[in-house]
Order: sequence, then C-alpha cells, then structure tokens
Amino acid sequence: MSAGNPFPEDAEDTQTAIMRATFDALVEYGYAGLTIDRIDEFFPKSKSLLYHHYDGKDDLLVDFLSRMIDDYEAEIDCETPGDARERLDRWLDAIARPELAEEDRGFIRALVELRAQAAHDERYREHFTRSDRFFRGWLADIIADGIEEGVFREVDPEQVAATIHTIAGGVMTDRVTSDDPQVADVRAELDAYVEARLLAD
Amino acid sequence: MSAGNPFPEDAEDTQTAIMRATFDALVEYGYAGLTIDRIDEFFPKSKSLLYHHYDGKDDLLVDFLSRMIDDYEAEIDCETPGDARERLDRWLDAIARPELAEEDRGFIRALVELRAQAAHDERYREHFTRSDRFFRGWLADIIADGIEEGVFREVDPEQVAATIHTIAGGVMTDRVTSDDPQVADVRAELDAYVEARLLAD
DNA sequence: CTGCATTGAATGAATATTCAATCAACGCGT
DNA sequence: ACGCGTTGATTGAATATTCATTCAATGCAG
Repeated sequence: MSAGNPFPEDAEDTQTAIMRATFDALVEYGYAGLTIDRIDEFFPKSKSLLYHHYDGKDDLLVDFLSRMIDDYEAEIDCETPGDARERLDRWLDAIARPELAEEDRGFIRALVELRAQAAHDERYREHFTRSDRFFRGWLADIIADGIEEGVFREVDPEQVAATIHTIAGGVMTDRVTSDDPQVADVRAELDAYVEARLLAD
Repeated sequence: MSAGNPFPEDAEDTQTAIMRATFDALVEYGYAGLTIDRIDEFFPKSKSLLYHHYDGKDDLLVDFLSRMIDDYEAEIDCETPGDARERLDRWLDAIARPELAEEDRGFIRALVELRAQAAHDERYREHFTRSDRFFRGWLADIIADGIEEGVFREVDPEQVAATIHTIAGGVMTDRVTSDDPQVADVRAELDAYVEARLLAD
C-alpha cells in the first residue's frame, strides 16, 4: 500500500507520519480527491492533530510539496563517477528506463499531480520553478564538463539541458497518464540524439 | 475573461453554453477548484439545467474533456502544404513558439490540468491515450514522407515522433507551471536536433 | 394539450476547521 | 524525592460551510 513512500516508517515522529499519510492518500485518491479525512485514513493518530501541526490543509500541502521536491532532488543529486558521457547516460537511464519499479510509480504520480496544481497556485509554481533550475543546472554542468573533456561538441549547455529536462518532464507525465506510454522509443531516440548532436567525432 | 475559449459564443445552444461555462470555470479556478456552482457562475441559465443535460458532474466533465481534445486535434490537423521539412518546422513552431497569445494560455492550462487527472481516472486516460496516438501518427507521417522525399535520414519515424510529441507535452506543462519556462531554448535546440539527427546531407 | 427546457428552493452528504478537555513530559523550588 | 505549574501532544465531539444532487413547479413551442 505504501510501497515507494519516501517518508520512512520506522521510529517516525508525528511530522513524518503526517507526510507519510499525505503521500499515501495522494497516491490512493489523487489530488482532486485529497481531503483531510482521507489523509487521516492513513494517519494513525487523530485528525485534529493535523491542525495542531499545520494552519490548515493548504499549509500542510505546501509543506508536503516542499519535502517531495527535496526528496526528488536528493534522489538525483548523488555522487557520479565517470566521464560526462557516462554521467549523462546514467541520468537518461534514471529518468527514461523503460521498466519502472511499482514503488516509483506512486512517487511519479504524486509529482505529476502536484505539478499540475502549479498552474493555479503560485506557491506550487515557485517550488517547481526552483526545482527545475536545480535539475537544469545539474544537467548543464554535465554537458559543460563534456565539452571541456572534448567528448561533446561545443553546444550551448543551457539549451541542451533545458531540452533534456523538458523531455524528462514529458516522460514522467506520459508514464502515469497514458495507457500506452512511449518511454522505450524516447529512451532509444535519446541515445540517437546524443550520438548525432552531442558526441564529438 | 473568456478569451481563447474554444466554444463559440454566438448563436450558441445550451450544450455549447455549458461547455463554454465549464471552460471558463476551469481556467478561472483550476480543476481542483472546479465545482458545479462555479460552472454555474459562467452559465447564463440555471444550475439545475446542467443536470437535465448531464447525469452529473463526472458525466459532464468527461464529455467536456472529449470536446477539448477534439478541438485540440482540429487545431493541429489542418492542410499543410510544403515538403516534410517545412511541415515539421510549422509543427514545431506551433507547439514551441516562444511568444504565446494570452488566449492560448487558458487552453493549455486547462489541458495540462485535465491531463493530470488521467493519473487517477481511467476514462481521462483513455481519451489522452487516443489523442497521443493521433498526434504521434501525424508526426510519424511527416517523418516518413521526409524519408521518402530524401530530405530526412532513414530514422524510425515512430521513434522520432514519440520523442517530439513527448517534448511537446513537456513544453506545454513547462509553459503553465513554471515562472521561468524555457520554451525558447527548447525551440532552438529542436532546430539543432532536426539539423543534426534528421536532415540528410 | 403535450412534451421538452428551465427554474428556484431544498436536501443530505462531505469537508475543513474549531474547541474544550486529557495526557505526558519536563523544569524547578523545597 | 515530592509537589506543582507549564508546555506541547493528542483526542473526540461539535460546527459551519460547501457541494452535488433532487424535485416540484413554471414556461413554452409545436
């Protein structure tokens, strides 16, 4: 039920338990169906306690989003040995591997649904804007390293990073909102793209 | 207020007026804030009338989604003269032009928010799955034509189409959920991609 | 007159939020 | 060690509002 929940179950304080419960309710019912009562379903303690820790539903959800994004960044932002080509390939595999563990589907679903809220909620938009910058910077660094190393052509790192990141977002949406996601084709084309556009001869 | 509403205002029957009102309410309040009362705000007639034409909110919204997607497909699916290269460029301009008319922002916002619902609603997912296939087919035809014409390399049309379509989805989401969308960079990189990967020498 | 469109008011369920009341831990002076 | 006040965590019940839906009644065109 709570597989893939990024908020640890063991020795958890109330704070973490609230985040866990919110995650589970979000995955189970979706953002549009997310209510305080449903969060309480997954929360071992009393519903009123949520209001002791947060000003209200909005406050709770914004904090939840912030932590989700932190987890998402932490998942990517790890030590990566190897040259730029290897690091980029590992990145592409991470976001566009055809097989996806069931645990990760819930996480991606939650993220995709939260992201859509950014269309109407400024606070959400701010979080995602910051997160996007982080990932594009991360990618641009890899590209820039590759150019210095001489393995990549002299492309504009920001421009390439923006495009790959956009694809990453598209793949995530495709994964959880289509009955026939095309992740395998995109993954293959990404290799062809790297070969044709990035790799020096 | 209703700029960019794809449902015509003139000589409208009740059916169309309901769609118009739903669109306006969706753009104004977002999917999570979409209620029958809010739809009624933009509906010149009585709220009860909605239930005379639809079984309920769900029924109404599924029909609305269906018509939104029809409009979206109709917007793209038009006669396109010129060779494959020109037709592809026109497609890329249509989805990734840096400047976006304010009228279109509402439409894209609505579409992005509806799409996110597909993560938890099978009926939504079916509609988008079908729509995705339509666009990928459209793109794949252009690529295949280009290969026959000798202007494109012998790539896999489906694979390239899937990737470009994924980028299109990513750009739409980026446009309406970020304070700093990177559409211009992606548009430029798409040109470089076509040059490096598709164009025959 | 008859069938369809339309209305306004009403209803009951869902939902977010509040509140008064325990409970458990802790510091502190004696 | 013992009372004691303070503080924060926790609870169950209550409240006020929003929301989807229903329904009986009215208008109206053929």
